[in-house]
Amino acid sequence: MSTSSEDLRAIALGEFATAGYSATSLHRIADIAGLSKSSVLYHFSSKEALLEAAVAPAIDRMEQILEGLESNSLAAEGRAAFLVEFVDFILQYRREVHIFINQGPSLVAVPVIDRANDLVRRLAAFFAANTASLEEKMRFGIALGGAAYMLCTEDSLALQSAPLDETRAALVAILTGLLSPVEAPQKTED
Amino acid sequence: MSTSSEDLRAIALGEFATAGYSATSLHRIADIAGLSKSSVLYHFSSKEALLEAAVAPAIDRMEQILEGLESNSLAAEGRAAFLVEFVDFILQYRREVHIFINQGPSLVAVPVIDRANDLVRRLAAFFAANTASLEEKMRFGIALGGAAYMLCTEDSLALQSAPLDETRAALVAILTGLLSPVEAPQKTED
DNA sequence: AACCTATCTGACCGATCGGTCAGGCACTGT
DNA sequence: ACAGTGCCTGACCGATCGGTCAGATAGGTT
Repeated sequence: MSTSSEDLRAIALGEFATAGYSATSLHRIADIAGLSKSSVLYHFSSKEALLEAAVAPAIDRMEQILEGLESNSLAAEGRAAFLVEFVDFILQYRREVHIFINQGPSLVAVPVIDRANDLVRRLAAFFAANTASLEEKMRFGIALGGAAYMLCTEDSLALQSAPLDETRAALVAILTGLLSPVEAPQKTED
Repeated sequence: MSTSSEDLRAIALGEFATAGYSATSLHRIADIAGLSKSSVLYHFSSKEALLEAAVAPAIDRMEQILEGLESNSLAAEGRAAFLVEFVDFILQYRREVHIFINQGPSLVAVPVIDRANDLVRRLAAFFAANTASLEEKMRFGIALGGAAYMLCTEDSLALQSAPLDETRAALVAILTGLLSPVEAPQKTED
């Protein structure tokens, strides 16, 4: 409820995403917030709890999207709707997604990250089940990891300060091209 | 020259890529190698030196590719040749590239990583100079980050144990689709 | 024999890590 | 005035970090 907790959550989220979880000390988070390390541990009982608070909303939303995806049919329009939903998700929670994608494998044994890893695996399994092709699986991995990377590396690349709706439209177009079932593939042999 | 040095380099490369540089202790590297921490520091004067030894070959190769790209013209066939060259590079040095891409921003102040970050920026600037479109820049970022992610997360995704040449062909096809200049863009207003 | 070098090791160091604890301070209700 | 509560703090703890150092061992050279 207090502003400090929310401030700390936001600061931690940014630092965990940019510098990495294990490379970010509680002391550093406290300094940025203008508090002492003890105060951070007053609001969050441990560093793990702070990570959990930072990424939990994104995981909940992700789980919600995935359940809807798995329960519904996979008609072409359903797939397109999912894609827009997923783009909005990744835009809203870009830092959280960046944490899952880049630090998920290294943060096993952290329960909240294990949940995220399971979700990624479920999503991958879903796509793999519908496409046995190696290239399609690779397209999925590139779309997922690439979007997470690109949206959190705007500065280092040349694409800072673009209007959100333009970014959104472009991302939908790119991911559609990457993930849509290839109806007219480059190899039309038969 | 001794096998220990090369073993340590390989172990460190794997651990730095999967667990992260700051999350990997010298003790852990020594344990995997069956040596003591002191022995690791005998072969490499510091943890940073070990990181540098692990990724330097990839950086050298990357720099070589980039110089060739910047000096040559950018005709369509030149671009296609670069893409194949780049795919082979990223396949050979996938773990090193994964380190650059995912831990580059957090490992500033490490000279060898700064070199890598500069190379990524130069590559991004090169693509940005030839394409002012936001979507093209995003495509570049997704291709770069996505390939690095996908090639190092084969296990978590569903695409383990594919023949290398199949992976190579698919990656060339995907990146070609992502990076080839859109000759018939959706916005043809003028 | 003596010597040198390469490789490896345990003991040790200061710094920093995440986390605990007792208490200070301001405010509120009684 | 008093007690309770929310927020914050410095002092402190054990563990682990990267790194140093003085040797131990082995093999090769003379």
